[in-house]
Amino acid sequence: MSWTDERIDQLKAMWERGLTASQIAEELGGVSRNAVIGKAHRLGLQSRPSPVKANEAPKRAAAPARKPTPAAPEAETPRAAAPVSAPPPPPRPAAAPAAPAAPPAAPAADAASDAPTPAPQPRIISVGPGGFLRQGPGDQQAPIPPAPPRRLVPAKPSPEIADKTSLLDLTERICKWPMGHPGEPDFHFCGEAVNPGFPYCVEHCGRAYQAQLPRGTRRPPPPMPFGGPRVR
DNA sequence: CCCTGATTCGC
DNA sequence: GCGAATCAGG
Repeated sequence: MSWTDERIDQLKAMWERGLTASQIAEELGGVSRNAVIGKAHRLGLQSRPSPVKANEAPKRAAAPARKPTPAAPEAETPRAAAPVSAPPPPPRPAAAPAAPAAPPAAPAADAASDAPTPAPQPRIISVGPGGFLRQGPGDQQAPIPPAPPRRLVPAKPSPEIADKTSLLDLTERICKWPMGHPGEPDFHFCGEAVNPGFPYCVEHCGRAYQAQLPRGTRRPPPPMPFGGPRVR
């Protein structure tokens, strides 16, 4: 597979959406996780919190990766020997700007009665003639919430049956033994960890792979996948 | 073990 | 430019 404009666009979109390199690679198909990361960097899509990037002092100290250059390891570049003043971490706005406004929680006027925390009372706001939210004079709420410029992308996490392993969940090491009948609402896959080297878990490998029996030996056929032929 | 992204470097 | 191999942190 090559990096066509279209695939690059998809990569960019997913990368910016926060999908992991693995997910993106799986989505695009034909490329590895490394390919995705490599491409992303070449595109200048860097950043994104790396699990291994928390600290950033050592500069050049460790990580000669491959090719230790056995000849002259003394070619160091002692520059930037600054006493390490951890530079401000890259801004990480995280996600979900949900639940921003802290209820003003009327303080003073309380008194007397109990129920000191009527907090979970939703603010009453009116809707103006254009659909905008009208605010009271005292409201300091920003009229324009984060308004995510997010580009709309087809939702991948499809509304699947709870806890069931769907087709989209299958990976190299998840048992692909079908449970139920394809097309039915509760059709899913086993989902157990596979027996290494096989597409099924140990239990289902036992079903999928039968020892060759001596001729003449007949035994009741094991139940087929999908629970056997449909009975209608 | 699994995962993650970063980096290097032969091709 | 590409991506496998490797590193390194969670």
